[in-house]
Amino acid sequence: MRRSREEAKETRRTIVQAASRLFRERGIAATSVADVMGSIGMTVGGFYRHFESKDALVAEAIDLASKESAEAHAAEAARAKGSARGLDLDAVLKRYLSEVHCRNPGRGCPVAALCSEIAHEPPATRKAFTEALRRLIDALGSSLPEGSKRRRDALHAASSAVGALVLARATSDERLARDLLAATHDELLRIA
Amino acid sequence: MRRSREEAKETRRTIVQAASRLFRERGIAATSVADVMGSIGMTVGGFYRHFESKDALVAEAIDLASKESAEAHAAEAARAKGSARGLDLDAVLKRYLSEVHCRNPGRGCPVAALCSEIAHEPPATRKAFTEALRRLIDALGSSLPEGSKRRRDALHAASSAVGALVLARATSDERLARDLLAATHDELLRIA
DNA sequence: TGTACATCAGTGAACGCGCGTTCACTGATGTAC
DNA sequence: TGTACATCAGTGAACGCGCGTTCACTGATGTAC
Repeated sequence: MRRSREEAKETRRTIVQAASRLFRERGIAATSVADVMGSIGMTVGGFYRHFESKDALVAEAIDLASKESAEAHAAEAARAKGSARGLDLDAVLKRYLSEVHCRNPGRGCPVAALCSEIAHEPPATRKAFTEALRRLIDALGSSLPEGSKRRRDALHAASSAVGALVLARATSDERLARDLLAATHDELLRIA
Repeated sequence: MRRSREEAKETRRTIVQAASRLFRERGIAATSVADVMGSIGMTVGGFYRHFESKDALVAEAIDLASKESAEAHAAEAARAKGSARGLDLDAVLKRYLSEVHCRNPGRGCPVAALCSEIAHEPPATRKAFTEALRRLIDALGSSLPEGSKRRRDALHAASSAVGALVLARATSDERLARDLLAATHDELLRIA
């Protein structure tokens, strides 16, 4: 039964949102198109009215996750505008390297959730990922002191933060996971 | 046709070696048992004479890759024993964050190659990964100055190095890849 | 040391299963007059 | 504004395919006497 154009657009949005969560939670390869459609109470067939392929959905899902993260960060920064130098690094790192973020990849940073899987994806997906990475670097950079070292520090901070989060999620030793997050938080603060 | 016990053990070793390379190159999910067996000129059926399941192979493959990396690092350290403070961090980082390592995941660090995929693997695989991560942290730690900060620095160095390498491999922007590796190299040296 | 037989490493086809994608179909929506 | 028809969002079954695993089979190896 046909739906109105508006309803269809809403369906499309819902698919991307669900995919964005599931890909981050379970990985791209481990999430099927049927999983995504099933999670929003629909059947697989309808999927191809909205997307050319699973790959196309993956790229859009990464894009949405990244933009949502960037917007949340921007909102946080706007709220902290009153203070001396905008949103301080401590607050940003506390959130990024938190146990909550570590335990909820589905609502967290797509760069950390998908990083090692991305190397095996087609170019369009890698491009969307690269844009997401750029946004993460910019977000971290905006909390660092201005100067010639700023970009270098931002690149390193992104590497550290992503690395710590990914390794904390991967390890089966909870103590080691906590230590990785804490050590990286402390060390990055010390640098800035 | 039956082979001698010695030949069989050799076959087993060859399977683990091939798997260890392929899993790091293409990822675990994207590498089939048939791929592994085919790469050493054998058929799938024989696989189950040696391993209970693909998962069992994955754990052993990670273990082998990690131990080979640790041995290579130990050999390098032994060679540099004459110098002031053993193998210096600069040499270790230059190799880990090199373009060669970045371009050849199949012969490189299993922690960096598999990190975000590991979160979705069964406990035995995650345990093997955790041991590999510990070896990496120890290797980096042994090139850091002694003192109360040593463990914290080693944890952070591991996060940074793995993060930089993984992101450099994931991004489709070669310039950004180089910058991530260089920034992390410089910053980690500055700390120590 | 030689012989008869059990073992088992490796082959190659088959198993059931879930994947991404396609397709005939349904019926509400959108359009043309 | 009302009617007739084309469109197309979503359904659910089917497609071919590759996956991990199993199995009957082969024939060289290992063992027992």
